[in-house]
Amino acid sequence: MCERAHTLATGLGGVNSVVYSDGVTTSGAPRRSTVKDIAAAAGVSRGTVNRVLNGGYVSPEARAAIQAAIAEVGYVPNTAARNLKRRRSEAVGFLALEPHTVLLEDPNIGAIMLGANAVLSLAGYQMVSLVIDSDRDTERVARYLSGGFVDGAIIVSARAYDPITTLIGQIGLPAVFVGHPPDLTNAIPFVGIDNVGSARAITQRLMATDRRRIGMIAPALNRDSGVDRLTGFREALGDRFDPALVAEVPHYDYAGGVAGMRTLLDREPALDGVFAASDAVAAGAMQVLREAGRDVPGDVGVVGFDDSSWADRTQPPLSTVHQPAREIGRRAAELVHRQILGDEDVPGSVLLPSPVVWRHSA
Amino acid sequence: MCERAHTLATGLGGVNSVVYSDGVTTSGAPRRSTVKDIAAAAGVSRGTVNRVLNGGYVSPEARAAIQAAIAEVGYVPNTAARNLKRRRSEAVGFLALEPHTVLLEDPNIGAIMLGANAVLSLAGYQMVSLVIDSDRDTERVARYLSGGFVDGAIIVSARAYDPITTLIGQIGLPAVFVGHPPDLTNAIPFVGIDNVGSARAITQRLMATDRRRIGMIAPALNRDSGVDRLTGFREALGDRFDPALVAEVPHYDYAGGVAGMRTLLDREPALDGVFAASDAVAAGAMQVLREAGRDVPGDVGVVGFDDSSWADRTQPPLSTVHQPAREIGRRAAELVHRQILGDEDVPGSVLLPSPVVWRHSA
DNA sequence: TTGTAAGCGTTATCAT
DNA sequence: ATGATAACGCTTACAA
Repeated sequence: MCERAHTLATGLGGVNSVVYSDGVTTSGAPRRSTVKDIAAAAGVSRGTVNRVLNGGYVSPEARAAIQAAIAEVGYVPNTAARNLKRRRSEAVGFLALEPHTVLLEDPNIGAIMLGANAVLSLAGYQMVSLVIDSDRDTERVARYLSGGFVDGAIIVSARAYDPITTLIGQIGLPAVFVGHPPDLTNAIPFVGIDNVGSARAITQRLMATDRRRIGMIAPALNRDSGVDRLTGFREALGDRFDPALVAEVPHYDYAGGVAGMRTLLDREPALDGVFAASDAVAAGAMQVLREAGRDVPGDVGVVGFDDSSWADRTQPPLSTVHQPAREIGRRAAELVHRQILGDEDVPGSVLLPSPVVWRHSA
Repeated sequence: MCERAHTLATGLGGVNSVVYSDGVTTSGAPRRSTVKDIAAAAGVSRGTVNRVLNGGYVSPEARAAIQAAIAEVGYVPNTAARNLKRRRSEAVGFLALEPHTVLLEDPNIGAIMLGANAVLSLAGYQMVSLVIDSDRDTERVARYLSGGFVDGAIIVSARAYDPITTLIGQIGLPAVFVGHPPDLTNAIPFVGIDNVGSARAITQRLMATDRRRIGMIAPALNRDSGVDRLTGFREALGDRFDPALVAEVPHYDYAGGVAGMRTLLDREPALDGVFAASDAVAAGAMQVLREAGRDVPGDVGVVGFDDSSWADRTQPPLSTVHQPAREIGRRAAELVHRQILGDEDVPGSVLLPSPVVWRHSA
């Protein structure tokens, strides 16, 4: 039995054919053994078992017997009971409050996650990431966070007045915001970069290449990062700033770049420079420019933001602002960890350097 | 106080300057209120409180008083206690056993996640994704899974003999594998596609465009999907199969495509067709071809696998095999859910259709 | 309809 | 060095 079922399907049949192989019987899991069981098996009390589990004085003989028993039955502690007693879970939640598309195509989020996980892991914490993709999710995640499943949380792309954001404040869960601090200044620290300064810097650099008509594709104006990047752009342009040359788009994604670039080209065919507020957006913009027969950087210079893996893969490679995503994740993790440990004075914010990296798209 | 600290940094300073703003004092969280508290506040017993929480007969007056009390103090149940009693967590774990790069740049994983989350969410389950990025992680996640934090697990890209894979089997946790079933056929179902058939089909299609020398970039030969795709390729080519024209690379990633394409071009400059076993790989390969001055599809036809967002964004758009990632996620979630519910005969495997989609790269 | 009490599996505080 | 025993906060019979 149990032939590999997938040799049966062709993969070509466009129809909705679904192949089921033979059933699998879910064997009712045998009851897990408890400290009590181990104690009985080793002929000692639960207290002693606990002492070998969590440190304490215990005689060599007893210890040996207990360890044997543990190995024998493959004992693994029940964390619900343990958490209940210890009043902590040794887990930290990670949530990215981003729309689908961004979540799927923004490599930065993954990098932040990996960075955060690295330091939490070292500290013995389990990082669990929760996706929020509907109101139902929001509610459930809120319960999850306040229910004691985690000792702290890292929240990426929080917006002010977001239900989760406010909840965290209310229940006093150790937390840190990444990237986009909410407008309301509350007791929750954040780590990020200087979006205004970086946007200003890269726009200035673009201006220095002698562009006459510079536009911006401005996504996510409902987030601090979005408005900050726009602010920096405006500051750099000064008198030359023309509101008609900023195309607002909803998200930091490829589709936003495509839409924004079309708008811009429409409004100002003589455009010769574009600041796209993320690399994914820039990639979309470059695609439109290519289709419109515009050469980059010959006819129009394009700069992005993030220095994510997109930047290396556009043609030509993108000039952009480097965002130290991995490090941001690490810092965020450190900050929650310190709060969990009860550190009284963790910094209210950490800003990391985000230098301009100049490649060939402008 | 609390000026926005980030107006201070320039974002340009290449040095390791880090700006800390004023500290934040972690307010010791006030004790959470319990069912007992609510009962006291409402002047009823805990049993009654529980009845309004979890359904049951309760008089209108009592109910009103209790609900008022709950709202008053913002009661939220302690899940550790609840799990301990109920012996379930209403959460399921999601793990992707992939290397960094793949995790970060493979949009399919995100899509699977979203699909799975959608159905789990509807069923009232919290999906938590766990990243495994080191041996330390493996061990901790193993404890997490066996400790009762989750009622089930979805495992993407499992390999046979992987510690997690075997653990899951041992502890009898309801689980399902996605994409790449382990070689050992055990009691854990999987959902995926027919890799052999699909690889064969797209290779045949490529052959039909009159290519003479067709090579393959073959990543992840330590996974079923990797060897299956290679098998399909070989089957399609039949007598014309030339082992010198398959370039093995470690991972399903862009870098793999770059490396593999270089190898292939090196070994056979007259190459005029390439099957890259994932879209990310194909994107890397096309980049190398472009740099080598080869036109796609003029000089060499390229096909990929996955139909991820990469496929739309290569230049020209990629001919590839459509993988219904979202649906795969949904099915996987259904399968764990059914197991958790105690369904005795869930299918041992589910294979979804994966049609070839023909665009312009071949 | 409501209250009481036992118990989930740990950990921690006592005596011993 | 070890053994009882009392919580942790919730659910759930069962009794009232």
